[in-house]
Amino acid sequence: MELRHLRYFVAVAEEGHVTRAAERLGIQQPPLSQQIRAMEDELDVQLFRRKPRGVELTDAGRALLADARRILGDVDQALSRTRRTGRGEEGRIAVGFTSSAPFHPFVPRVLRNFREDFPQVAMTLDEGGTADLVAAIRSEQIDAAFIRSPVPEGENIATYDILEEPMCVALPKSHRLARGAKTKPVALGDLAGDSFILYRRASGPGLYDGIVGACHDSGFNPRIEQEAPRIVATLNLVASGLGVTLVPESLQAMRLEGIRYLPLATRRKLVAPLRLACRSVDHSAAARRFVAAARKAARTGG
Amino acid sequence: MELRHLRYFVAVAEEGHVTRAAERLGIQQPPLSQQIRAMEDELDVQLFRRKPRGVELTDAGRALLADARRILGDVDQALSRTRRTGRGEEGRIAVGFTSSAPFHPFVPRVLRNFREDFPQVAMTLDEGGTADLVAAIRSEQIDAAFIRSPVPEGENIATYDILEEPMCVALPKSHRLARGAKTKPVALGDLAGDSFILYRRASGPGLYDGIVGACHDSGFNPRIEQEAPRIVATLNLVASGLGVTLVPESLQAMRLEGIRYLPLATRRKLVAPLRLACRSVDHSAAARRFVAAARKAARTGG
DNA sequence: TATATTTCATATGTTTTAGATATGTCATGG
DNA sequence: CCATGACATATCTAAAACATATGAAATATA
Repeated sequence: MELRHLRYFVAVAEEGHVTRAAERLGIQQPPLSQQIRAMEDELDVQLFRRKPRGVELTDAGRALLADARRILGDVDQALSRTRRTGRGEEGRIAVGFTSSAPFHPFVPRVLRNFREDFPQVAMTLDEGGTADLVAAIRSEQIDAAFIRSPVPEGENIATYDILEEPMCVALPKSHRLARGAKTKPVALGDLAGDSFILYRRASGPGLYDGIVGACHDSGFNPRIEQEAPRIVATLNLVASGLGVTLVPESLQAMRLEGIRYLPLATRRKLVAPLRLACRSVDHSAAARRFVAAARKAARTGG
Repeated sequence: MELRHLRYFVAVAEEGHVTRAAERLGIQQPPLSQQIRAMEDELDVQLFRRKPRGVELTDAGRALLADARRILGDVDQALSRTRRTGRGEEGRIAVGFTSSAPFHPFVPRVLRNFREDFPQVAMTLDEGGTADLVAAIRSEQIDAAFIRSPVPEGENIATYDILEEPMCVALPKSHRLARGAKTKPVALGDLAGDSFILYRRASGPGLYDGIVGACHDSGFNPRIEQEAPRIVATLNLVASGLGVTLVPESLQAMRLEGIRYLPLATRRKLVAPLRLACRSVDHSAAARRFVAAARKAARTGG
């Protein structure tokens, strides 16, 4: 039994007339009669009563007609669903991001736009350190991730630069450079004597190395008092007065009691990149679409 | 797209291996590869990723797999349902009967047995006069009917004798032959002077003509006071004292206040037949089965 | 490193089968 | 009673499924 048989059967049943059904199907009458007969032989059931003026469904035929219609509809639906999944218009993607990424308006915006453009694609979100995220991408637990560190150059992972943003200084409210309503840019050298609290290097070496490198450029070796597992924790430690840190300026959206953000005055620009990582092969169409959407938004400044 | 494609696709997806799937399907590997490729071309979607060690579903393939499995299952189910409908093991029949038929235990018994033997056949029941029932059979509103009259010899209607039962006399309790606890058989001639109440001839001439003929045989012409539309109504009229009537003895099951049933003593046996009518062609398998079951029960005295 | 093995893809031939053409049969309607 | 309409049958053609033989790429093995 093939779908062709069901299609032919439905046509004959609907027309009540083999010859007309054959016309509708774009074939001749004899092969249509044959195929119907073949169905009857296979099922060992008479599907039509041959009348002098056409054909008429038997009870068994009537029983089959309803099922055949439904099945043909299901097939159409399944094929179109498959096509759309293949085109990335339907399906499921999992997106990861480091803790600092969603503070930049770019990230929520691109997620929102993607969801609007492809409502049939279910999105799940995951937060984690860069290392975890890259591992998750590799093991196909997630499809893409917004990260801030370079990826250990690699096997099967592609990264795309999305944007760069300036870093700024986060000081405890009580800090000598933050007291009052001071908003004057802080030169990195002014922090030479301060304790630094940094986002743990193992989780994401990018920011860590950038900050330490910039300090060296300014002629001092930062005293790293503490490493925190997430950037939010870093800021909490700063707020409680344990030290200072540098964060991407979008983190200013995180307004913590007891913390002041000040712009950074440096010769060499100290910037935090935002990157998108994904598998370089074996990605679903939905994932491809997401990456493409994010890159396009990045290019157009969206 | 044909079911073959879906079958092949499911096999490859389940094996993760074209060659093994081909073995399972009983064909060679190259045609299987071709058919899978044909699907991908038609859908314009990659269903499998070719790995050096086999093949692996893409997201689109995964989406299709679930649907394909379901569809193949639905097809199997539909075909088996059709087969069973064709064999009369599933479906729907409508059975009619004259008002007097269900009083004979044969009728409810055969209905009950059929329902037990073929629980998947839905039964609907209809009551009506013989003429109506025969018309309903002809117009395919019902499939078969228990009747007591001969059918106007006919086009497309077959009848089968099921059983015969003696007639008995139904008298008002106040009737001279019924007073006290008399149970003596009544000779038909004894009723020569009585008013007769008969089941309307137009609805079913069988009993009517039989009764009138028997009276003639007994040497008198019955005085027909009243005709009633249903046999139950006839008995109600008898109960209220308007006259006497003759009914199949199974009607004694209908115990009405004010009525007495007495056996009939006649030279020639006066009997009421029970017949089963159905279309001689164009009946569903379920209807055929029902008629066969009823005839068999009749033969075996069931 | 070279070779054997595994596995899917490609090329080409064969067989099956769907479909086309021509004709037959049967019932109906003028 | 013949013409018409409809499905069935017979035979042929063409398409497509399948088989066989071989190639290509990657991996495992010597």
